[in-house]
Formats: sequence, structure tokens, C-alpha cells
Amino acid sequence: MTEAEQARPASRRVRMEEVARVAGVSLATVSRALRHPETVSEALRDRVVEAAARLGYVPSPVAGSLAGARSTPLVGVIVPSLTNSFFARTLERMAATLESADLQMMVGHHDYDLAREERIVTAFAGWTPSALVLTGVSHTRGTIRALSDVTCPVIEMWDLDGQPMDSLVGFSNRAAGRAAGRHFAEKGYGEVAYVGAILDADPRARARADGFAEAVQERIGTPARIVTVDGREIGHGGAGLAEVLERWPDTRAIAFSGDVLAVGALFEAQRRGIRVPEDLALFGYGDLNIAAHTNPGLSTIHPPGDEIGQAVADHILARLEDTGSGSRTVALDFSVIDRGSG
Amino acid sequence: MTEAEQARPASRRVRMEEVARVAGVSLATVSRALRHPETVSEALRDRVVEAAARLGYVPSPVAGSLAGARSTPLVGVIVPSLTNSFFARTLERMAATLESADLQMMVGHHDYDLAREERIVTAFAGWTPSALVLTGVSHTRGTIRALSDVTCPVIEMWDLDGQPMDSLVGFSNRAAGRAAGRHFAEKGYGEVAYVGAILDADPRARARADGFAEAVQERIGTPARIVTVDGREIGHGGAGLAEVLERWPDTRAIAFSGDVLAVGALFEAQRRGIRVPEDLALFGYGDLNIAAHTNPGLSTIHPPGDEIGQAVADHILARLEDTGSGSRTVALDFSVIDRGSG
DNA sequence: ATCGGTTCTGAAAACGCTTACAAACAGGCG
DNA sequence: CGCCTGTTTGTAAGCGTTTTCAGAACCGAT
Repeated sequence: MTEAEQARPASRRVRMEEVARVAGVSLATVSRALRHPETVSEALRDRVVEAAARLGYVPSPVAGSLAGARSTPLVGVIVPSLTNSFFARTLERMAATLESADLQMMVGHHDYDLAREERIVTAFAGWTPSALVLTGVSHTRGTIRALSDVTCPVIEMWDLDGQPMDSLVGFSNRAAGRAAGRHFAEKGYGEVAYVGAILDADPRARARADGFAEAVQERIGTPARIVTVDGREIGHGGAGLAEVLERWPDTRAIAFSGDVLAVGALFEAQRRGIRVPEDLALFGYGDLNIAAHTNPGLSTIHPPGDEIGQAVADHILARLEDTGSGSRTVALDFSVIDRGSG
Repeated sequence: MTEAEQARPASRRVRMEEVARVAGVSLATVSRALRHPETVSEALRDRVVEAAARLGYVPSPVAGSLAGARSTPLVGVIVPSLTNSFFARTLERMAATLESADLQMMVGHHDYDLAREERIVTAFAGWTPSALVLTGVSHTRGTIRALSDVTCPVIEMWDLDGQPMDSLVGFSNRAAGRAAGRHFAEKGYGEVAYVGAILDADPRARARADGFAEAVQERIGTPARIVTVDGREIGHGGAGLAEVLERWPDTRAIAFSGDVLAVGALFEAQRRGIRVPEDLALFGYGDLNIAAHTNPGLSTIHPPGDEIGQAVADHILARLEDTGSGSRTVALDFSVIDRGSG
């Protein structure tokens, strides 16, 4: 049995050493040629690159980051939920940009459970990722402690109200809520209500509800009628509408903490023969695709979800480049979309 | 300046060495106590665990996998899109189970672009993950080559038609399409159509369309009228309906490659004053939450999305345990849901 | 030629952990 | 009480890179 034949079955991986041998250079040169091409003479660089390509060499990010004592080419992203289109779109946008910088995305979701968020943060931090992205600014003490020990950039997104730990990319949910209230005031609706999904667990929805109530009080002069439903699925929208109308039959307009709820309410209104917006105005939040297609179209708030994804990715790349300058807060804007439902 | 004071500012990380010192044992014992508790005497184990907890020691998965020459505690998952609720739900379900086994999820999406899938597979494979999960069974030659070099389990999901590379978890999209056609036949509809989004890029939607046409031909005896729209958003559903009715005004029923399209068509029908299902029957695929709440409710096919997520995670865990036995194909079932729209 | 000053290149020491191997120890037996 | 077995612990050799440091090679200028 020759030496060539008894290759270990386990590691089929082509290592840098082999590239070095084939190219007739040392390990160090291969590393440099691949990592910092400008520090190697052109002749060698070509030889190395060619050998690497021929052998199908794929560098090991694991070994690389251990050796470099540097961060892993991994970005940890934690969102409350993956099924929520807002976050899904943000993720897609981030991934596209990060991918081009050879950064992979590690994602976790916690279902609006901050204790679970803490566990994920701890696990992610162990990887010494290149950056950590969280949703919102409310976290457990443990999360904050874990994050303060971390050396990589930490970005909080989708919120602007509150104290950032490090970087912040988002918009003001409170202002978005206020805008909804102002919108109703401008339309001249007198008796208005707000239906929020699980406000206790979702600080951003809570901020929007508060902003809404605030603006209603200021502009209309009556207190907003607040109802909480215990889920954010479409059926809960109909239930919210039912509860509002039962408790305050004279309600003229309802804002919801999300488009999904609002659409559910719209369907329920259709079933009840309530005309929207003539009898009852409906207003959402999120500007999901569907909002533009219901009958009538759903008036809503368009949060800058795609922009957040893009901005977070850009911000990470920028911070990975030049350590220092540049603002650590990116303030984005939402917009009010009037489509006819309210 | 004492030695304690000149701690390096860079690596604040608590290393195993420190735990060993505090517990008064060797490095190896710490590793064993944490990794294979049963191989260490109870007294030492307790001391080590206690010391680790007190110091806040978090093991480095990077160093760990390099040393173990084993796979990284990472599962790479590649889906066409994150904004598609099916896949989002599958991912959530997977993540929940994998998390409990301390496996993190690396996710990538390719927008139905198989060349991009190949790039992601290559990048993921470099990590020597514990498992790789792809969507569907159609891949580029390059993807297949890259995957065949990989030592970890490779799972293809959301499909059952076709040759698996390794493991397969899903259902037959062709059968789902056939079921839709059969459903129309049973309802006695004569002239039926199918609206598919970007069938060229989505092999599973294509398989459903084929299955549908097949069943229609068999059961109804007329060829199905097939229309392709160039997007899978809600607006494309209305466009599809418009095109079908323009080309074949006598169409009695339309099936869609996705619920989103079907809902869009439903809205368009409402706008046109077409009664559903009296004038025109509509049938979707996906059983999104919304399908149960439209007026009328959307008849559709419920694919086992959650089950796929669960089964994939379970399957990975099982294959990581006992290398060998156990079927490598998990066949799941969809169901037809009749809600009134068609 | 010789020299100082640049490039380039290679040897070798990490990076933080796992594990094969060997040593130490404890217990049971004749 | 020695010998053997079985268990527990420690030593040290990696895992695949990066990077520091120093040496080699080359350059033009003396």
C-alpha cells in the first residue's frame, strides 16, 4: 500500500499545505497570496491562485478565525419572528449585502420572549461574530451584560425610541403611532379605538399604541379606546373588531398594531355588512403587499423595512472597515399611506 | 504594573485554561467535565462546573470544532425565499428544535436562482457544518459536486419527486397538483385553468402545474388552460385572473400556484363583480392563515410546512446520533381544504 | 565590489480546545 | 502484601490558519 493510497477517509478537505506544495511555496505565502494579495509578488500570487483553483481549495473559516484571533465571518441576527414579513424582508435585504462581503448570517428568533433572546445572544456571542444584530432596544439585564462583554459591533434595529447599546438603525414607533392618531384626527373621526396584539410582549407595538393614544388625546380631545388581543394572526383582527364594537358601538375608526389584524377586521366587517370606510374606518401598520389590494385598499403606515435591512448591512460593513468615525445612529422614516379604508 | 493589571485589552474571553486553574485541575479534565461529564469523577466534575459558572465561561465553538476535527455546531439551511411564509414557518420550527441541541442555524436564500444557491452551498460547506439543508431536488451540477464532497448529512426538503442526494423530507408536489385537478373534477367544473408564478424558476410549482394538467386531462377530459405570471405577489394574482378571462371567457374555475395569487384573484373578482364560487371557482396552494378568513374562505392545499421543519430537525438529530440505520426519506402528506371559494 | 535600504519569503509560534496515550491511583484477589 | 484490572487524571500532540519576526534576495548608490 503506497502512501498515496492510504489517504484518510475522514478529511477529504484540501488544505492550504497542499496548495503550498503544489505551488512550490511556503504555507505563509499561500495565506498571504489569498488573504493579502498585494503583499506578494505577482508571479507567486498567480502560481498560488492557480494551484488553489486547480485543487479546489476552500479556506476554512473556522481555522482562519481561530488563528487570526479575529472575529468569525458570521453575523448573528436575532428577530422576534421569521414569519413576520417585516423582519423577513429585512433579513433578505441584509443577507444579500452581507453575502457579497463573504459574511454568513446566523439567525435566531425568540417569539417575543426576551429570556429566549438572552439565550440566543449568549450562544451567538460564543462565536465571536463580526457583528450582532438585535431587534428593538428592550432586553433583559443578562442580555445587556452579555452584549457589553462582546467586542463586535452590536446593532439594534427597528426602533429609535430608547437608549442604544451601541449602534441603532430604525425609526420611531411612537412617532408612527402618533401619525396614525393624527391621520384619524385629520379625517375628522370622533370616536376612535386601537386594537393591539399582545402589547405586553411587543415593546414596539406598545410604543405605537402609546403614540396613537397621545395624538388622539391631543388632536381629538377624547381618550382612545384601547383593546388588546392575544395574538397577531388574521383571526385576531376580526375578534378585535368585534370586541371594540361590542364595548363601544359608536366607534367610528379603528387603528391596528399590524396590517394582518386590520385585514382580518376588514374581512369581518364585510361579513357583518359594515361599510368601510363609510361606517367604520380601518387603519393598519406595516404596509404588507396585501394592503394595496384589498377592497377598499388598506390605509396604513409604511415602515422602512427594506431600508433597515440595507442600512444595517451597510453599517456593519462600514464599522468593520474604519473603526471609529461615522454616526452610530441611522434614523429612517416611515410614511402614512392613505388607500381608502380609513 | 503588576501582571494582573496588564491584561490584554483585546481578548476579554474567559478561557478554559482559567477555569482549569480556578478548579485546580488540568485543561483536559475541564474539557472532559464539560464535554463528557460521565468520564470524570463526581467531585471534580462539580468543581469544574462550578468554576466555569462562576467565571462565566463560554466555550468557543470555533476552537472546539477545529480541535475535534469534527463538524461545526452549525446547520446550513438554504431556502428560495425568506418572505415566503411556508419556508419561514419551516425555519422557525427547525430552529426551535435545533436550538435545544445547541445547533445554530446559518441561513441563506437565493430567490429561485440556482446559481446563487451554488454559491451559498459552497460557502456553507466551507464551515463543515453538522448538516446542510436545501430546498427541492433541482440543483446545478456544481452544487451537486460540492455536496458530494461534503461529509455531513445533506437534506433536501419540500419535495419528494425526484432523486435525493442523501436525505429527503417532503411531499409530492405533483400529487398536490393532481389533487387540485381532481378537486375541480369532483366539483364538476368543465373549463378550468391554472395560473402559475414563474414556473420556469420554481420546479415545485412546475410539478404542481403538471400534476394539475394531468389530472384535469384524465378526469375532465379537457386540456387545462395554463397561464404564467411573472411574479408571486398578490397583484400578479389579479393579473392572472384577468389574462385567463380575456383568453378564455368561459373559464369556470382557476387554480393558482400559491394562495397569495389566489387571494389577489379573489380581490380582483370582487372588484369585477364576479361571484366566487358561483361564477368562478378559485383554488390556492399553501393554506396561509389568510385563506381561512377571506370571503368566501379560500379552498386550498395545506402543505405540511411545520411538519417538514420538525421532521428535518428530528432527522438531523437522529443522523447525528446513530450513523447508519433509519430511513433517509420522510414522506409527508398534504391535504385538500375545501372552504367555499372553489 | 560594498553597503544601506527595500521587497519578498519562510520558519515557527500562536489561536482555544479535544483526545490519544500514558501515568497514577484505587481496589480486589490470591 | 504484591499483582492485576479498571478507573481517573494529566501530558502533549494536534486541528488549519494567520502573523510576527527574521533572513534572503534584490536594488541603486557609493
